[in-house]
Amino acid sequence: MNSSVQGGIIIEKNSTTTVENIVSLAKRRGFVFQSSEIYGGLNGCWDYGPLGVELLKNIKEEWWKAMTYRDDVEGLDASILMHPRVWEASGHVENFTDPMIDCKQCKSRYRMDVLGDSFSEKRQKKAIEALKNKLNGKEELVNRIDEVYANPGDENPFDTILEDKDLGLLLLEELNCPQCGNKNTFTEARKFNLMFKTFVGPVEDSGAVVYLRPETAQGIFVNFLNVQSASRLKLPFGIAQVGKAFRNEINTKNFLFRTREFEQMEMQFFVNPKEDTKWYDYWKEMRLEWFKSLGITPSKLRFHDHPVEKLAHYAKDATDVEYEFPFGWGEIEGIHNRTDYDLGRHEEYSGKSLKYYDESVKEKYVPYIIETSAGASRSFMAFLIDAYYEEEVKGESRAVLKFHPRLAPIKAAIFPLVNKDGMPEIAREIEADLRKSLKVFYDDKGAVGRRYRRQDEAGTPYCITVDNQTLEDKTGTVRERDSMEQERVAIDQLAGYLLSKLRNQ
RNA sequence: GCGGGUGUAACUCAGUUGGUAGAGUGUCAGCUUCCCAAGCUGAAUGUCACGGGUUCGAGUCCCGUCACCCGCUCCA
Repeated sequence: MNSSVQGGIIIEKNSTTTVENIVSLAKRRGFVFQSSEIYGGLNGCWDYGPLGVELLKNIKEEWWKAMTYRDDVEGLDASILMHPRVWEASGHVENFTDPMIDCKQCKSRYRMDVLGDSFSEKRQKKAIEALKNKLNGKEELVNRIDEVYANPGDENPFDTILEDKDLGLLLLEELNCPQCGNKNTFTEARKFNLMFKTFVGPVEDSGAVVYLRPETAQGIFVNFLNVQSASRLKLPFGIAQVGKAFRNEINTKNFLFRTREFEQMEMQFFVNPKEDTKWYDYWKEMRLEWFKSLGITPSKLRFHDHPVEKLAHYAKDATDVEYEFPFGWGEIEGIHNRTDYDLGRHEEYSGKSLKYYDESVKEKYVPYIIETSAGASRSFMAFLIDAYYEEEVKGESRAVLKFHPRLAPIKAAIFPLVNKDGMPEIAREIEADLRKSLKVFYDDKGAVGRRYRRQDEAGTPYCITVDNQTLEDKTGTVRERDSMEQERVAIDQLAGYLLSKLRNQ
């Protein structure tokens, strides 16, 4: 029996890595390829290769089990295309836009909807007067300005005029850049909705417009009562869904972090409004624990609570679970108290009641919603980066992906130590047996040490080797990835051995 | 969207004053091999990101486009 490598002999080298290194590893080993690569790629789009699709699938499966294998959460898979009114109710048609302007002089960039805040009331007034003078003779436009000021509504009338399609540009000409002070240096505002539009049916007219969903949440909200009644659920309960979402981002960035097509793992938990804080705190803790339980380095995880003044229009409380990526801390999951905003809006826009009759208190109310919204693609990137280590073993370097075994794309590899004496035949039998329940890989190419290292780089947690002793006592060695230590296990118990390891870790 | 950088084999990179491409690693085949990237022999793989231009001739010079990385901006 050969001695196994002892844990103490492994020296972890500097494991700081860069996005470029990860992109390179991801491509080389088949985790992620650039979309449409042979045509030069498509900005911000990526394809998951053979190992990547397994990792992603495992992440989603672990999430699904954690979130729906419980008695108070049910699953759902809603259509990507939904009635366009859904997005009016959700606020996306109105709010999901980013009108931006640049100063041509100093290159400062401003969001149109907050630009007005940069000017004092006095300056605003002056600019409006100048605009009116310039409009000399165009009664219709001057009247429009007066009307806006006469009936300001919720928004500052100055902002309303800035965003007016006829008046905005003219008003901009009267303003100085808040940064460099130059006048009339702004570019035209580029305003576009972040939702992808497409058309239902072959005729591309405005009546046929639908959107690719920018979040999966709305599919859950509109099915709230369907799920509740079909599954005979009482509050509090949740609905979970995994699926693609699309946002026409201005800039894509950082590999998988900001893309236009991405996958969400969302769960909306419906609660009595009086219990919202309790459940918000509960899910916050649960979700952080989930990432830790699957092996993410705890010191690279943190909450980022949103300050009250920065909360989205629908939220009462919000926090992000952040991971420390090579480019800095980035959100991998958001937990929000969405209050009764969404269901209330859908009641308003659909005309249908979405109230819940709570027998325990004998009253009807619109539930509050606690949302947990994780990015599957972002989690994928976090799990991949976090698992990557470069180590020194007996003076040789090895690259290893220390995935949690349940996330590992390949669960076990099977090797004949040498290609003779019937070892390949036995190894093939083991492979066939394990393949019934696990994603496994057979390799008889080259020296066994090289095969171990290849599997290390794919993140395979166990390697099974058929050796001389196997021929005598029908046992094989199981080599564990991280410690590189070996254990002898009877061939007919291998499947059970591996499955129990996967279940219990 | 702005500024900077990069783009040559699967990966990391060389490639001279312009003369139609190399290395290492990896991959594949064979030999050897009883446990951690061993050795030997052999092999395959490139529209030099894409499109124009200059030139007798462009990986190399010029223009445009695309993509990725870094910074800024942004992220209802």
